[in-house]
Amino acid sequence: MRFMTSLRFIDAVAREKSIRKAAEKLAITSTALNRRILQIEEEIGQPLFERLPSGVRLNTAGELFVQHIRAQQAELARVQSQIADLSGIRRGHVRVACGAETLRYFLPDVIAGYRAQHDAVTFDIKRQYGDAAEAALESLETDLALIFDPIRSSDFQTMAAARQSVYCCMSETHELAKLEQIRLHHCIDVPAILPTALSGIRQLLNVGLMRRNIKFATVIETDSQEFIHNYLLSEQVISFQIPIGMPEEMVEGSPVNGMVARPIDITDVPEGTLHIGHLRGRVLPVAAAKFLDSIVAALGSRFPDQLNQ
Amino acid sequence: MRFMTSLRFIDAVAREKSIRKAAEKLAITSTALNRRILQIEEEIGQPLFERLPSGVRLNTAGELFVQHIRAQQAELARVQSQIADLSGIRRGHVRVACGAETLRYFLPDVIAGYRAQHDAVTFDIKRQYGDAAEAALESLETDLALIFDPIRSSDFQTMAAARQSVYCCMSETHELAKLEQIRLHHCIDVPAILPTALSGIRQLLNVGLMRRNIKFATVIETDSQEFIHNYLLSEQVISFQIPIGMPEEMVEGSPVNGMVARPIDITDVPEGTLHIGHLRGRVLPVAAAKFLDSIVAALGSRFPDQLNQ
DNA sequence: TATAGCGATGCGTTTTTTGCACCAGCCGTT
DNA sequence: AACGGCTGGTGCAAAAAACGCATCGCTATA
Repeated sequence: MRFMTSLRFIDAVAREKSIRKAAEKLAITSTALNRRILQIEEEIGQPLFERLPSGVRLNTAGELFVQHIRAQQAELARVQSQIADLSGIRRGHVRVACGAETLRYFLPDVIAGYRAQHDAVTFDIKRQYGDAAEAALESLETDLALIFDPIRSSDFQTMAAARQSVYCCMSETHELAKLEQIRLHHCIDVPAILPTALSGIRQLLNVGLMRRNIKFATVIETDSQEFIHNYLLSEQVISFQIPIGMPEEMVEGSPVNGMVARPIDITDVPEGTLHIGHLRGRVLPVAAAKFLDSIVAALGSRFPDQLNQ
Repeated sequence: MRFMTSLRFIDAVAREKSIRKAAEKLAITSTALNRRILQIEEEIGQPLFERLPSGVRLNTAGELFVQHIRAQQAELARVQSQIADLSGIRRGHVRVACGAETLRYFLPDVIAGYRAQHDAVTFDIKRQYGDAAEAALESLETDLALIFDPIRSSDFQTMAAARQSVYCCMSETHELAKLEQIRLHHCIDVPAILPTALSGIRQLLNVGLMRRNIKFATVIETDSQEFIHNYLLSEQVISFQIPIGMPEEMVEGSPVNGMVARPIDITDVPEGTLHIGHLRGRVLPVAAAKFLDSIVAALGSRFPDQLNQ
């Protein structure tokens, strides 16, 4: 989109906080970029950036203008998607921010199902914790977010939600696997591998641990679910997961690849809520809106009882 | 605004429905304009215009895109206004659509008062009947509208309203001037000069005439209030006006420049409502928003009892 | 059939944008 | 204090884009 270049450039400089760095990313020389910015500042009638010895920074006017640029870009994407839509081919690009829980089984399934019908739609999946996901929605960097977490911003519009209780995962040979339901006091001093403190699961666990004044024997703390998953097979440790992050058979108690899941008593660890939604007041591009419908439907069919709204 | 030229050009072509005519208005050659359009169509991936032997016409995609362009232009204006605002100087441009009634005394007063405080704000005042004014709001050609008329579109957001009853205006030497209040039957066969059928006043009159099955002796029908005003002094005819279109002393019954106004019984001719507002959901530029406040305040001080909302 | 109006296109010219080399200022290190 | 490394800004020539002119093919109208 030719007529957007200058605006994209300004956005890039705002993000990089440096003309030279932005120029490198944009594959042009810094002088060309510099002049484009000077030119637009002249047209606006005011500088948009403060010049610091270490780079540039948006001033108030620039803040307003960049906000406008981003809104404008999102709007253009929406219109383009709408135009592409009416030619029959559902074309488009959907940007999703989600936690690690939905990344393993749920999202791949939904996306594969969606792309089977609309193969001209491309995706950008970004793993982000709740706060970051909300920020990404607000800066229009992402269209949809799946957040298992308390929602902090009132600008988040939930389109579907599912309550999820925490399960304890381990090798099927683990001692605790014999129990039907796990209580937190069973886990005292049991070696555990935990997600980072930013994760929604961890926050729910903390509530239980605080309440019962219990501590795990935390062996490893990591933000990689992949790592947790693999490590469970190598050592007799426990970890934690929510239903959407597991195959259905596993949730029902059957072992999958040598691992089993057992529910934790919800009097010990409270349920959390998985929120699916977008920025309040934003009109999504056609592709994103349709994909959102898919997610909501998939969530509804997998968790028919627990679906709010 | 350099980066808007291509978009402005497309808007112009859409309005003119002809590349050559638009090119003339834009002071470039038709070939240059044509190529810009071809280029953007290529970037979009689809044609935006249908080529007819007599010119061009927007297709569905073009309709969507032009709508986006106009929204985008309005947004840019708003952001620019906001940026100018924070530098202290309240700069900006306000576009108002209004009927003839408010054009005579009310708007000049309000605008003069506003410009006395903010002389960097410029105005564009367009006289338009209700339908046209609403259309102008929707195509973002205008920011505010003052409509004395039934509001047709649900996209019109009324910010203030005042009920206005119809008065009969005439030379102070006219026979009917002796009456304190006019009934429609007094006017039978009295030579009258009327606004066109599009005017709100005329529509209210028609209601009364239909109801009582009365006809005026319509001497002249014109859309020029200026003409009506001048003609009243030259011949013994009656005409009609609402309070906001008259000086206050005249509304109270005193003669002004040899003319008087007498209220018409509202059982004969119903009251109408003057609506002041903007396009629903639109965020106005700073200047327009502040000016709207001024209008609302002025209306409130002039018609304290009749103000809704 | 002739004509006038429309959008599209080839080509030479003008305007704009870009890249290179270089400057001035600031900062932390030597 | 001097240096090197970083920043944004500028003069100038080359590259690229936009433009205007002349002209084509087409259609509706007279």
